[in-house]
Amino acid sequence: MSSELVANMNPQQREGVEAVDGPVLLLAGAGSGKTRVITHRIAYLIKERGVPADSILAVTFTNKAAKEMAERVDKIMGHTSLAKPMLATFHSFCVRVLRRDIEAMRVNGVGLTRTFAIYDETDQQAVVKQALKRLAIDDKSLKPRVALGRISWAKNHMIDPQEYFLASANPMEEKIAHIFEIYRKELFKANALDFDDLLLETVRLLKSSSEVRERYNRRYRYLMIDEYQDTNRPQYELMKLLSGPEGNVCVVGDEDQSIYSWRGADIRNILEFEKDFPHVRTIRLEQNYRSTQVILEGASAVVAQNTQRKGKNLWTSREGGSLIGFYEAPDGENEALFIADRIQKYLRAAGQQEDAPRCAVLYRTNSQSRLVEEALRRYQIQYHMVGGFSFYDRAEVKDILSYMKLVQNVHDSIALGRVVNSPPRGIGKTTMETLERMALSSGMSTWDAIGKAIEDKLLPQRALIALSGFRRLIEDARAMLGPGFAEKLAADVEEQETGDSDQGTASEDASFDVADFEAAPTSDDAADTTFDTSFNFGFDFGPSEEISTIAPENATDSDASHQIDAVSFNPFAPVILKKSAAASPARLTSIAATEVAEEKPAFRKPGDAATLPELIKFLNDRSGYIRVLEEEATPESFSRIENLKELANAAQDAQERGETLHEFLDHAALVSDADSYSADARVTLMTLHAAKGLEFPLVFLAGMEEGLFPHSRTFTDPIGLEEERRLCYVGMTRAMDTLVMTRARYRRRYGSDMPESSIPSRFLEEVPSRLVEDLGSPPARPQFSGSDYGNSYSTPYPKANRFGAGNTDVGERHYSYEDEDQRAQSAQSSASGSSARSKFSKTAVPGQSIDNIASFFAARGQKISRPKLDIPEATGKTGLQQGMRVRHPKYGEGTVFRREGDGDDAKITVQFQQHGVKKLVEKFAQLERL
DNA sequence: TTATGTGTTGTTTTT
DNA sequence: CAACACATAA
Repeated sequence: MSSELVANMNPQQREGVEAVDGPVLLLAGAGSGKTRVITHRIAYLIKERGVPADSILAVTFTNKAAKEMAERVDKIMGHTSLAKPMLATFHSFCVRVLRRDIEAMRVNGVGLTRTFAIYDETDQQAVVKQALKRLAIDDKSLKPRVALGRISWAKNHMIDPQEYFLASANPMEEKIAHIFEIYRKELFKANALDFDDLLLETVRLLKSSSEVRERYNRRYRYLMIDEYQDTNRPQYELMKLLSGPEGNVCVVGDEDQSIYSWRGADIRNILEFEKDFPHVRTIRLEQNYRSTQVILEGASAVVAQNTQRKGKNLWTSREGGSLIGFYEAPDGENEALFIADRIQKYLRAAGQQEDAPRCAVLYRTNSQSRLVEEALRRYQIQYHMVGGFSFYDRAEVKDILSYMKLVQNVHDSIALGRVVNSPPRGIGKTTMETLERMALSSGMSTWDAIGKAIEDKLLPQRALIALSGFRRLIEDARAMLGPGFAEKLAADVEEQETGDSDQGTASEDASFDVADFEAAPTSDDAADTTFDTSFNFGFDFGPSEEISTIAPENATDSDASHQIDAVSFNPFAPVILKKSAAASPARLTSIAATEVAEEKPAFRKPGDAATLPELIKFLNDRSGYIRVLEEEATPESFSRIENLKELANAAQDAQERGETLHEFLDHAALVSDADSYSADARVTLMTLHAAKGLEFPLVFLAGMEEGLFPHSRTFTDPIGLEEERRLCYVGMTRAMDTLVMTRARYRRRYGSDMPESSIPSRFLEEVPSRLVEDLGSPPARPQFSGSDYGNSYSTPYPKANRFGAGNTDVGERHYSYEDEDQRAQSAQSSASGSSARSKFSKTAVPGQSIDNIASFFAARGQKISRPKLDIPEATGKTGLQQGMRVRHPKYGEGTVFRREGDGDDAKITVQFQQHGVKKLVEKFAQLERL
């Protein structure tokens, strides 16, 4: 029995699986089968020890890891057990706890309620900006980012505003303390928590209520924490609180993979772990099963440069292996094309071998993905990108989500601010400023201020009408969540149909009087007017008394069932989108064809609450959001509509899973699409950070340049630099069979210029040269013949100019965009680079390459109508070179100072005798050679 | 109040 | 080359 679970395991792994009683510290090197140990440990607890699955709590750092682990446990268990262990991230676990029990911290009706909102970074910034404005601090002297960073730092170190103020050494810090305080008050007023608060408030809850804490301790008797080296202070406290009196806690970590200290992660947690649990059993996993010896040696050599390190002996039995490849590209494009080319070759070769080929391109910053994406597209290679712009980050999606958040919690002033005038409905800056002032002086939320302004007629008639319409919209939506909404809606439909033509323009209708809204239900307290009470927390404490006493809002189980059964029926939208089989945020569908709709029978019981898709449909329609986008009728606006339909699909899925509005919104807030990573993808693009915990037969590490990686911001402090090095170690050890590192000699920094050649990353030098194989480097760029860099470097790699410095033919370099078809496309994509000014702008053009597929194809379509003509045949052959004398019709004579770019974009910098230095586009400047 | 034009700014990594 | 804040025109 036991032998089955620990079969094929080394003694240390076996120990890790079987040592389930008491505290365990598992020091697991890269690729040492750590996940396997954790998952088998869980299975062992259930199968061999008879521990109920749902009394196991395993916490991971990312959604991705939690998901993967759940799948693996499922596989081991053979899908047998009904009860499942709780596998979650710290944050999502805390949300569940708080949604259930946060009101235990309310004193005399003061405190957050279970409908609290979760503020993401954008929301946080908005709060900070407001605070800055209120304190009349110039946001140039103190950047919101910086202030927010300090606030987050303080929170991660569990320092409150008072303490921060006392510890502040200069006026700036004092200001930040002040901002911090306002920030907290604002969030409190808005009944909102930010990401850091989710952890902090859970800690506070478990500390303040022994009753709650004991309940969770009884519930979760076996605790496991992955990536322990990345935990911060609140997470550490959480671990202590959750581990309970039995102390059956197992933490797993690797000091060499600690890459989140910038977020407050503290290596000392491991030391304190040993202090807090004196009888800890420490197990070391040092055999690497993933990588070849070459790769492991290379990576170890790099990380060995770190001083802040205990050191360990990681070894592998996979002797030899192909050398670590290195390629030095002339620029970023070429680097990307090289990678694409290698991937193509790899996929072709692997295709014949029946292996499942998988590879990854890893980079330090998200912005590097663009070039790689373009190159892969050019090679027509399917890829999957992790991170970057999330579906939930799109403006239109965030807007509708904000509507939903506001419906859930009207005091969420940030959500209100986001949607109050989108689409434009005549509520402008002045109006909002007045309202905010009102709210501030009276301690109300903005929502309440709107109510007061309407009732006391404190604003111009025009603004009041607009505000009333907005308030009505939100309240109608709120009513949908309560019982008996259908009747109310029926009445509204009538009203809406008759007044439909007025929609969009601020209704001047005389009958549309402010007084009409006096009768509308108003709510003063979110807690009192919460309709949606059917929480499904994933906690089953059984039929316990505690729950109903803690959660006064009559959470009945019957509520949950009707949500699942509820049929999609919406009085506003009798047709509902047919759920697409391949629902993806960015799928290509003809706009007209998506109107495929399916009539659903309306057999909802009267009195039931609305479903999620119904709510979204309602908001889409009644807010006028869709209407405005439709009127705009640009490819961009259509793609936005598509995205909103996709959101409705997501809501439909959630509804079918029985999720509540809260859960749907929590999901959107906490689940970035980083966990959309799929192990099936052939090619995956992501940042080094996102790659932690994954492995690939073939790995590319792009952008190995000083300033990029290690990032320039870490140059000043050695500790930061060591973290970069660990990051490099993480990246290298993702590779199983083959590792290729690349570098671009000239990388565009802000766009226009490529001022100087980059310096190879120091990490490259730290890899012993005997492990490295040069994959070639193309000729140097003509104008900088390599003499200005590299001299002081004892790099084992070939110098850039080994093909000779005199070669001026740029087109000769490898992997250039020389093919016309490609060129046209690249011209196209840069033409579409300008981004939308506003969400409803008419001139908007889809910009990012990551954008929705529809717009991508739209761009491609244009490409055809724009054939090879714009490839300037002779441009660049004017032969103008540095130092040549030229004449310009207007500026007279001058000397060519510098030449940049090629083809159309070639720019010539000329020093004119009379008019100084001018930068000219070669194509247009009628330069005459003298 | 809204839309457009201009200038200024900045860039890690993420729940 | 962005996004973004700000100023100005309609």
